Amino acid sequence: MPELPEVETISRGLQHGGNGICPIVGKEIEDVRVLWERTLSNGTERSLRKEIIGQVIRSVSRRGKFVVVTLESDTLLSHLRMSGDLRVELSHDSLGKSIPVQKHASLMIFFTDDYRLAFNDPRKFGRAWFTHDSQDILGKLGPEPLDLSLTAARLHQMLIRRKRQLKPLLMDQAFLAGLGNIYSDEALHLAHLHPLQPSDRVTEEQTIQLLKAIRDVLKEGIKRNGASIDWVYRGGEFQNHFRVYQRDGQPCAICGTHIQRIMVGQRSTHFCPYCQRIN
DNA sequence: CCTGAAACCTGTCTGC
DNA sequence: TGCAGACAGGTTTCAG
Repeated sequence: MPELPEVETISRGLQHGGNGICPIVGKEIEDVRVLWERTLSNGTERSLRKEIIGQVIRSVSRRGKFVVVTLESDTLLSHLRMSGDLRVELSHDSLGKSIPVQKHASLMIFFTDDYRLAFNDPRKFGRAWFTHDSQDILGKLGPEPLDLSLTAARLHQMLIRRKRQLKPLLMDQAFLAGLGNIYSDEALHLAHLHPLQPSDRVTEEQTIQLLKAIRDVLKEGIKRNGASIDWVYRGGEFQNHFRVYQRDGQPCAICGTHIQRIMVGQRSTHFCPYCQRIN
């Protein structure tokens, strides 16, 4: 899925506009359709319609990889998983003819001003929840990596009280919210840490470097509007600045050693065997 | 507690 | 050209 920077880009677009997205704040919900039933994790299309039709969008934000849409008395959460996307589009063309939804649309929210929010998702892994208390779901997440209340000292404590392979631990959303396969590989390379390094043997000094690396790659990703890879293009261009991700066989920019690709926790993992070594 | 495998899905690309 | 297999930005669940 989109990881933190991609979700941040989408949520900023829905909140303020930009990156080709029309903001939805202030729009009133006129109707809702669920086109792929499993997309709605709780409730049914019927209960969803009964609850949210008539409500106005108050704000859009992000927590971890969740897009948080705050309504007047409910919250709509969406998780794009591997291939989900959110688009704002018109329901009718200039001649008043209705515009068909995309082939892989799984959830549609129609507004009173003829715009609609489309949740498109070819692989159908994406999910949406609608709830009175978003903490039911968001409360299970670990800290936000860009939140300055997360200090290196705290992260170090979190790391050493576990004994896990570093990369899968960083991707564990209950441990830290927002990192996925791309940004964890990139951050570990920047921090000169091996993806299989046992977490309880990461030193304080290495943790300082790791936290800085995580923040640097996330901020760079956000600055470039995220990454657009495969056939899911969202307008980002961070894919042109990967240091290790999908660069196996190519030279490391720091030392020239060939980038290696291994499987870790069923995910392909890219690293420099010279720069990134286990303690 | 930790690790790995399978499941949920469709689309794209590679190699025979 | 066709077809099998691998692989893809994620998460959950289960077995060992």
